[in-house]
Amino acid sequence: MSVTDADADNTDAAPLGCGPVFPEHNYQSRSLRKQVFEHVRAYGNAARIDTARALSISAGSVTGIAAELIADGFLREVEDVSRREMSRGRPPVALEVVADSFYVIGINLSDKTHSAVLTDAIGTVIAESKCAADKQRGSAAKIVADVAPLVHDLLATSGMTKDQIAVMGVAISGAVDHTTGFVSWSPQLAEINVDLGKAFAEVVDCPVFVDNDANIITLAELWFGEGRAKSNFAVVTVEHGVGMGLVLNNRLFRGARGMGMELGHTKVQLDGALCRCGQRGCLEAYLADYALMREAATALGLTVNQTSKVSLEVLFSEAKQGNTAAKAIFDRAAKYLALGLANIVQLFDPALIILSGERMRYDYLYADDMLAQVHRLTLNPGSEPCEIATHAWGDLIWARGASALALSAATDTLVGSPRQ
Amino acid sequence: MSVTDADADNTDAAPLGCGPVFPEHNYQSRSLRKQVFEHVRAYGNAARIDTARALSISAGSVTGIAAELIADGFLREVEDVSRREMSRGRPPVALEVVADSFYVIGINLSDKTHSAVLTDAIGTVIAESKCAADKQRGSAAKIVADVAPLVHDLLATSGMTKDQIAVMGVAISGAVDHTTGFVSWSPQLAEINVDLGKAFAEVVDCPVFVDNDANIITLAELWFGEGRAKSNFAVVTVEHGVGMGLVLNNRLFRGARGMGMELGHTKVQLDGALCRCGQRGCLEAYLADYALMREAATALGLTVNQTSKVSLEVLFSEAKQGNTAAKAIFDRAAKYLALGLANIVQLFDPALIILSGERMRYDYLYADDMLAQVHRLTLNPGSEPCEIATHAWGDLIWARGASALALSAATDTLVGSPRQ
DNA sequence: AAATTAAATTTAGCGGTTGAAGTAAATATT
DNA sequence: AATATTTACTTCAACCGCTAAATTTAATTT
Repeated sequence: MSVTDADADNTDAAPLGCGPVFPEHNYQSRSLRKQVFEHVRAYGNAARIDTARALSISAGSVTGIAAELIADGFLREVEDVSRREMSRGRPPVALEVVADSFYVIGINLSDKTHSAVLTDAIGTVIAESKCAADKQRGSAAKIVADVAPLVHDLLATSGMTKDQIAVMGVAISGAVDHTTGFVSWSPQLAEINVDLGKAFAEVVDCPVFVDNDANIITLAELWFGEGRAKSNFAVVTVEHGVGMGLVLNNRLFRGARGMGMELGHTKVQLDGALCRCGQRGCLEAYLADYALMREAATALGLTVNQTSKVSLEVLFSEAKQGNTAAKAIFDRAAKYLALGLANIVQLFDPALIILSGERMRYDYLYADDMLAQVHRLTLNPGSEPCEIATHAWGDLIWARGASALALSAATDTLVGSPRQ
Repeated sequence: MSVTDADADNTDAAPLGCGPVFPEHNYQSRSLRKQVFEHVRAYGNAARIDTARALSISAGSVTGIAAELIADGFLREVEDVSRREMSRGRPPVALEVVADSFYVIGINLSDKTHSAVLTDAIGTVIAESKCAADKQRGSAAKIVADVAPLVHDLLATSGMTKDQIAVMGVAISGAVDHTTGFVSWSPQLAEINVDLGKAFAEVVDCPVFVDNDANIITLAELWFGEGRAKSNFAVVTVEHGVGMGLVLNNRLFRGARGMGMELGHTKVQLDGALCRCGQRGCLEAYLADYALMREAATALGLTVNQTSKVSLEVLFSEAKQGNTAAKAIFDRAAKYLALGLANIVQLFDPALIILSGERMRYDYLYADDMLAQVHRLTLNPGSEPCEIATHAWGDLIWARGASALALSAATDTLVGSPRQ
């Protein structure tokens, strides 16, 4: 009998470093070179012998590969560091990723603010920059023109030149084909079927990768967040819409045909609330900003004209202060959120669901009560019950997620191939 | 909507043979030996050169590997066969799997009938056997005792001995850990946490693999059905419960923690109909046998005491004959089925959903109207809209699925390793 | 019969990896 | 202080899986 997949979920805390932490035994045939690099990166630093044992490869291989990676400037030996408890024998020499071996840029496009970060090879943010975004849909050309100054700003601040940037990652909401960089539809874009990757390629002299916001925030959790130490988990974000990302075997899963998973438009009610997609009963129609706001207008006599942001704040504080109608709005939203999360648990059985994004401070929605409802709606916890964590990031998280997309692409091209 | 009947054939572009059809370029590093074998099996027969081209490997490799596999008795050259249109040059020599190189047994446990099939290495059923099952939960020991005669019957009928059986596969509904053969819960078993694999290992002298019914029927579609030619598709079965299986990259996906996907207990209504799991609003509570029957009692004055099967038939014919109440029952079920399928499309975006099982002849549920509802409930079909097929198998399908589980395990152990 | 075409086989060689032997650098023992 | 012991790292021959190219085989065409 084969005792192979599905079992190993590294439940322990995430090690130093950044990037997904792969379990001991790695089934996919990634080249050893890349595996060694990724192991060192994931653990911050690691001795050759530890790397060999973790990857179940021979010490000789690690020596050779490490020498190659050092020669190529991607790794270096750590000078000293406090070593683990002194034992006999030759002390191990730790390796670490050379932080400035390459740099990447991550960009987030939204309807409020475009933001950009420049990070080094280990994900440290070197520079950041933002600008206000057009409220309405704009052309891709306009957006590229708006964002170009941000890139120049990043370069200026960090004293870097275009050619030091290995890859750029771009996050945008909508339907994105990450393999091609084609955006077939986005709430931010006036056009449909835009080759956004190509459009942005004019700003920098490097490959550009594009993905949608749900995948991007999932990558952020996988690279920098709580998901790093888990082999599989789901990420749910509630903002203008309801997004979802799923990590299986330390890898972002983008659905059968690579276009991501539309949790927001799963139906939770026959003939339910009207969704902006034109249908009824979508989860989004009970949770998203606009779903709360249109009821707020009724309940509090506010006009929907006020900007969504300000009004949501008002609604929230009203609920906090005991306004029954306002509270009822959040209560119903919480109920449906619990239902949506329970459905994820039933279908995927992840070890962890992370509620992530900027909106997580509306703790009315994300309170213990809601979590309890999820577990009440979930069937027999065959294994451990699904852990649910909320993660309120700063507003740079999307851009950082985009930089993670860029980092993984850069790793593939730079480190993956034996020289170049 | 294509309704193929019985275990007939694979209408689509699926080639001869059985087993998943892997796309040209295969990323997973399965040993070439196994890849060659699986290619020949999938296509019924294939010349060395065609195999080499399909797998993007050198002709020399195929020659060597084929020689090995022939020496080991797993492949042989096809004597003549009508070759493709005569062309110049040395004619290709087709290879085929030696059907009697090994045999497997597949067993299905249910609350009505236990069934068993013995198939050869290319999935042809050599012998079959059935017996009545206990209506109530029984002990694992009792079930094994009931099923042991079936196995002996298979061996007697086919004139085979225990040691010719390479692997046995067992299908049972409930929560099964396929890696260990542990059944943590099943509607058929009186005990919980039963090592069913071990229990059945006493009946035969070979490894035993166990999986739940939803996964088993998905394997049946992947090996013998319409799914063979698709890289990813979903299978939904409606019987006592609502089951779901998902194939991603030609491989059965069993959820993040390997315990399968509980579509039947995803919630489609807050505080909805009562489910036998004790919660409200589960999809199953609108679709399963018992869900229809409890309404039938109200609508038609039937008692629930009658066996589920007979009553459902009555209910169905009543609906067919224009009984409004009966029709209303099927109508609502169809609505919720459409909703459930739409949710699958939103989350996984499979190219194909197969509605599979014995119940598919209630075409009231599976009519074009229902399919139209699915598409109405589905958002922007970014790619091709999801095809939905219904597949009414004979009652042996579950046992055949179990044999597919056994076949793939046998392939791994026998063919996967270079000799043994 | 000779030329042509295509499939199958043979074989030299290459690259990634291991295993074992050898070297280096520390602590423990005497 | 000298030696033994332990552990990490390095070196290198050997191996395995695979490929590319040359060769052989078996058919058709001329």
